[in-house]
Amino acid sequence: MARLAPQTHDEILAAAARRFGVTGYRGTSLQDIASEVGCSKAAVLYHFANKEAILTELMAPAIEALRTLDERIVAQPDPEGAQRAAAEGFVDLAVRFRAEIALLRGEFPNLLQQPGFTHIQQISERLLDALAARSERSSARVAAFVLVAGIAETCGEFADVPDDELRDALLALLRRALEPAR
Amino acid sequence: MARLAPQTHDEILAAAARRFGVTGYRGTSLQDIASEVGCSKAAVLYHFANKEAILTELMAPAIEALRTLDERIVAQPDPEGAQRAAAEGFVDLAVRFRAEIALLRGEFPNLLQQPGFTHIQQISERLLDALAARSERSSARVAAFVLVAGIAETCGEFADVPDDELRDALLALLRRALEPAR
DNA sequence: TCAGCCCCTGACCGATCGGTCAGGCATGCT
DNA sequence: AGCATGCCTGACCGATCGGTCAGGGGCTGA
Repeated sequence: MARLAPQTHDEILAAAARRFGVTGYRGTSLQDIASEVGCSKAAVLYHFANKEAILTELMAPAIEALRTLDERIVAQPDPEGAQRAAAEGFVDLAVRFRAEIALLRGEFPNLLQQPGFTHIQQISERLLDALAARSERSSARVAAFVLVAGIAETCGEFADVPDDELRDALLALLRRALEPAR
Repeated sequence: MARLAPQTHDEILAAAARRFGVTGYRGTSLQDIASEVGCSKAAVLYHFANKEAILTELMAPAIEALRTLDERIVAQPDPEGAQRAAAEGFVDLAVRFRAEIALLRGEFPNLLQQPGFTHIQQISERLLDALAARSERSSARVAAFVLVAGIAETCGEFADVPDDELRDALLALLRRALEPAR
């Protein structure tokens, strides 16, 4: 079953995204992906160094966007500006990349601890700090965490809701839920 | 290394809870649990029919509490009452059983789809419906989902925050974030 | 025509998984 | 003394995992 074109690389990516979205990263085997593509498991590993390389290539655009958001937040001098930038930026990012987020399927905590994702964890901490308006109060920190974790978990779920409707709903929620800085 | 007492059953439960909390259910092997207890893997399977039986026994009290909460919510005639009962009941439940919730470590979606947990999914849907004040508007449904998923993910994280402080923070957040029924 | 490269295959590897099984060693009842 | 029962062990099972490897077909440029 020889494949004609070098587009196999992209087909593997698409197949992996589909499978990860259903059974999660850990719950998807290289054989699953190969079967979905219609090639051998060895072919998958010809195009990608290993299983993790598929995931990192799949998540690369989202991670890059997260990094630029981080820079924008850090550049904000006052807590109010940082909170607003974090809220709007994070919602925009969550909606734009909800397909990518969805395919992690609640494996965030486990994946974040893996080597190569540690800097993501630092970015998330700064994001939480900004959403809490740089407050130390536990109520602000708890609220920020609930909202970030909840939004991340939510975006993949409401696939039937159009982008702008989802974005409006999330922004309105954040406006209501976030405590003002003080 | 013969073990003297039948307390091994409870030691296995405690060890499993510890390991599940760190590496998750799927990420913890029966051998891991056995090593933590200091017995053989076969001993673990002498006390429990299989791996899932350990998890279900660990989660039994939390599931029972969730079921009674569901009954209380369903009994509420009007949306406002259902929303209030759901909010207060869910926060209380999340804080009381945060240790149990923590050891699922974001494996909620995967575990809920497993047979034997399907009725939990129905309960969660009713909980979401109540929190959205039985509204069909996507903004209300999205907000309810964010809050439920976020709170579930949060509770295990803030182990250093005392129970009542966490409960107050979550209740205040829900009061701000939930749209009134209409 | 032929060498060389790209793309891919099937066979195979060691490791680990959840789970089974026969047997052994205490303890306690008859 | 003899026997049953409860608790536990090491050895083993088939399945599956991520990953490796030698080789083979087809295309291309010399």
